[in-house]
Amino acid sequence: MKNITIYDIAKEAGVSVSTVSRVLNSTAPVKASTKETIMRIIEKYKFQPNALARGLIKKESGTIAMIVPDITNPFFPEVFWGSENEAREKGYTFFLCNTAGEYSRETEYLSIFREKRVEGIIFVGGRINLANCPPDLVQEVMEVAEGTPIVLVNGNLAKSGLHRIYTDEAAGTAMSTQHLIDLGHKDIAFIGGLDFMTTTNQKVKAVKKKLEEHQLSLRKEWIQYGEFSIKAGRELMNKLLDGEERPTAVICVNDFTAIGAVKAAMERGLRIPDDISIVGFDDSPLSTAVIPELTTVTQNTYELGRLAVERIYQIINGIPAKKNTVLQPELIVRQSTGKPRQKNEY
Amino acid sequence: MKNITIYDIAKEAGVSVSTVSRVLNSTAPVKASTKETIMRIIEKYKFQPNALARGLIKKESGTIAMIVPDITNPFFPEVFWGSENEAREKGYTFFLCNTAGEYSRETEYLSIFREKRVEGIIFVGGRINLANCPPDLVQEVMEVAEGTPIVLVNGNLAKSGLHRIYTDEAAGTAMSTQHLIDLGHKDIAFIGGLDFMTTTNQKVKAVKKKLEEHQLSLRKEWIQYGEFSIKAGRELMNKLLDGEERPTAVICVNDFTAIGAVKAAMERGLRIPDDISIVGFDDSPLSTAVIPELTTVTQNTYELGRLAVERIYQIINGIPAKKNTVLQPELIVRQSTGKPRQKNEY
DNA sequence: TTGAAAGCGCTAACAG
DNA sequence: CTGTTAGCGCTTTCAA
Repeated sequence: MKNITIYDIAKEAGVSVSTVSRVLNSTAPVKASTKETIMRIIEKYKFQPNALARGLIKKESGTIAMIVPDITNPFFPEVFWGSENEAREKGYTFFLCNTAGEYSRETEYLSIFREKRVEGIIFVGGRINLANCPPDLVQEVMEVAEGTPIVLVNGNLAKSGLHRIYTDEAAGTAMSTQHLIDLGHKDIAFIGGLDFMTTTNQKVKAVKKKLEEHQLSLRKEWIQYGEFSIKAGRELMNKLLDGEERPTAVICVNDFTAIGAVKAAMERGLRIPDDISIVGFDDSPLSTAVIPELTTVTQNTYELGRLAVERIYQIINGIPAKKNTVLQPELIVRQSTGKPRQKNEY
Repeated sequence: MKNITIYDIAKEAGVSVSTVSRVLNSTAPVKASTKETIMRIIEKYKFQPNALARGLIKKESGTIAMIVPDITNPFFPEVFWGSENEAREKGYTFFLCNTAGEYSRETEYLSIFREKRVEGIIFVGGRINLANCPPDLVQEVMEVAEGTPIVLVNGNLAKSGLHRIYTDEAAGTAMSTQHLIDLGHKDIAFIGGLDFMTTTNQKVKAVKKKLEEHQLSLRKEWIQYGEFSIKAGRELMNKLLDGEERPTAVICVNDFTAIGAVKAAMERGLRIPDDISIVGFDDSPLSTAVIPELTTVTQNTYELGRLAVERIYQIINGIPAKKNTVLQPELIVRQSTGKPRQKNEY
């Protein structure tokens, strides 16, 4: 049973293929009665025009692709959801590719996307978070960008001039730092995140800056770099707590590490926030799942994804768009932060 | 700057397009020297053959699609990851579609998939979890299945005869029930999940059965149906705790509701597991994020996704495959379950 | 080993 | 309003 084509429909309706095409795309007026017969036949065979053929001639694939480093990290599904929902409305279908943090897979996918003629690529995480991305990895992306709109979400590639949608992570971290200072904390630490990633860098820098504004400083031994996982958060927190002097508050690179930190603290019998305050970043579902609920910084994740598709749409359709869109995060104060213990107060 | 085609390559190499096609696909021997010139030119222009054109003639799109109801629920990204990773190895790219629980979107996507000539569809959640799926919704899927391999993950459509990969959820629930009984619990409740979904049904039935095996029963007022969210878990648990008599253990439809239950219990000053035991289902990352860590049932989620793609691959390539694959879950005992208080013991 | 030529299924002038 | 006719960019006989 061969696939039914526009030709079969045309023959059975006693018209030419172009007429069928016209009713399919309502690209030109067709006599009502003719239209109806055609529609009926289409219905009858449940005919679906071949998108490959259409794409070939129209030079459109109707697809957008997203590259994420780790779909099991709740931040990424949320971005995807924002993107996919927006794309669906605009008639696009979404390729999702998980690179598991391997840059070679990003390269591989970039190539596949060109073959498949995707109409836009949304890059979230991966090489675009590297403080020093190797030039050839940058080059590669820029070359693809010549033929396909690319939007970077929460990342950047030096001198690439690519479109970006991102959260002002420094501002977010400054807020949480300020919050701790307002509570009376002076001994503040930072944990989590790899030091060669901008996400980490920006946050550490923001903490330092804010502390300095208040004549405080971030001690070297109170910066602990590592992964972004719960496990890492726990380990790093343990290191911190094993130190000679303990901070009264800890800012974590994300909610995962914050939760790890909470666990480490509680395992030692510390109470949160009475003995130590902990703040996360991302406002992932996890942050309200734990007890105590996490004080954290929310970035409008869904919107990040939605805007990325909107931007791609603008580029495709030649609608003028600014290159950079920055979203302001917000501090969400919950239960994991409080005043430091007396001994630490003035 | 028009897109470069196989013709351009052929012309510059002074050969015919068929020769270029041959080196592209190594579909027939080509003189080494010719091959090399062609390769060089391909490199030079970074030529990528148009997958749309190729797909059109070969009747292959190189894509597989997945439909999920809620990508922000960590269960689904995990399944996706298993599928995508396997698909990548086999040369497929993945469409991911989130339906937000709307069956109309499933319909819409099914149609798009046919247009785009996807080579396989993995259906996870949605209508396939309905205890009584409306016949037209079933019909629709079966029609698509005539032309495209479809695999249902953790769900079913009555009399559809479609391929399925699923976890034995009843067995998993039986395990957690047994675990509680072994600990000495006799007053066991079940919360969460919509009563018209098989996921919920199967679990409730399994609890009942297991209890009856031990001359115990599941009281009607100790079954609380609702959503699958943390919020729902909390509300349902509150209802339970407001009742005249309280159970000593609660089995939850998934980890989300279990976490909600934990929170509700703790808010009332109950200690877990001393005052009440709680068990989840899924072994999502959440289950180790909370304190106390959740006793739960792990379903090999990644494998579920991986097998689905493997199955599709078998169908596409005419490799004989059995229709149903059932994965056995495992009980993971952690900190949220323990012996009931004295007064409840013999 | 290679080339010529016929499509894959559809759209889009162009001409009625 | 409708039909004819080129292709879109590639693969694949069939001959050479």
